[in-house]
Amino acid sequence: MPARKATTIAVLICQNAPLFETSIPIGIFAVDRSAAGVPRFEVLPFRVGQDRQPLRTSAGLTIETPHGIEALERAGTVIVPTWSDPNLAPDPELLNGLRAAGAAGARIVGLCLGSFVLAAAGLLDGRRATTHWLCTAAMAERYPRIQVLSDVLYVEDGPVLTSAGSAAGIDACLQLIRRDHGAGVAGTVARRMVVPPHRAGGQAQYVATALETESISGQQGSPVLEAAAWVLTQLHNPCRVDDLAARAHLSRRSFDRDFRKLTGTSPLTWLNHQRVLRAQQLLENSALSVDAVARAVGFGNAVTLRQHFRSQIGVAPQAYRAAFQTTADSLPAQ
DNA sequence: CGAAACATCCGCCACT
DNA sequence: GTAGTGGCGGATGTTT
Repeated sequence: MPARKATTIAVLICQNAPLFETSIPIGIFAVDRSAAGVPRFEVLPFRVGQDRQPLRTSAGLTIETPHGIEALERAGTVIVPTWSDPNLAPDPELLNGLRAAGAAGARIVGLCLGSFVLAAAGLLDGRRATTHWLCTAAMAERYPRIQVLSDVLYVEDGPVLTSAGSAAGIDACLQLIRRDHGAGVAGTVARRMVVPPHRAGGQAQYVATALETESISGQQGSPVLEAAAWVLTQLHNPCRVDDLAARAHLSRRSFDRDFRKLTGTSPLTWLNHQRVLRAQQLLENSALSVDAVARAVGFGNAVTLRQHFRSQIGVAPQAYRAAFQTTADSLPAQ
């Protein structure tokens, strides 16, 4: 079997698909931005079945598709950018292809209603996932083994990533780049596309909730989200969950319960996640020592940072810095 | 690495 | 009866 590279990306083009969602991964990965330091991706738009007629998309536009299902045999990343109808059962050939690619180590991505295709393939069983908010209830009902989150832009759980409706697919694709090539490269792509580089608050294998400080500051929103936004401005102090609960004027039990309901994670897991995320930024953009980074993001010492960094990112902080530190323009910590 | 101290968090249940 | 709250306990996770 040929080696699968994460930069080889198969994108499903399906009959009657909305054009916008279909085009998202193409617009992000199929444009050569190597002059700006972005890796080249090999994009394989593919279709299922023997028919080679052009596919119809929304507004009657048609698309020619160069590849068939065999694209799944060598892609390191497979993206199902959308699906025409959540009630339409996908072709077994497609489901088998996705399962085989997943079993062979490919990362599988479902954007918008594309999540339903991953769900039908069983790839989301026992995992957290999301889809367009109009359809989260339907997904949760039809697939009880999936933990469907409705308040996130995207969710990464192990080797699968799903995104919420339409434009959240952009955030999810940027997350793929951020994970493989660092926040700097993802930021470059985002700037070229004139979209926010990091609309979501988290990354790595847990939940990335839409906890942007500015979007939830002010008095509206739940006390849980306000406490979460507050702690992000205080990330350098060690802070216990009890402090967050007090800040939210909730009992500890209610805080824990509300937090999980809202974000799909526990408070400490989320907080450690945010700390690692900030540490990634500091490792990339500052010259602070690993110990100083640890303290700056609220871990007591470097040992604790290393533990969490390794378990979330998969490499040690120093190794991450060596791979992703930006060259000339080191910025001070904010 | 290991060990000990400490914190988290979720099922359970009583209570409003 | 249903819905929400919060204390308790202890398995599990975190920090030192």
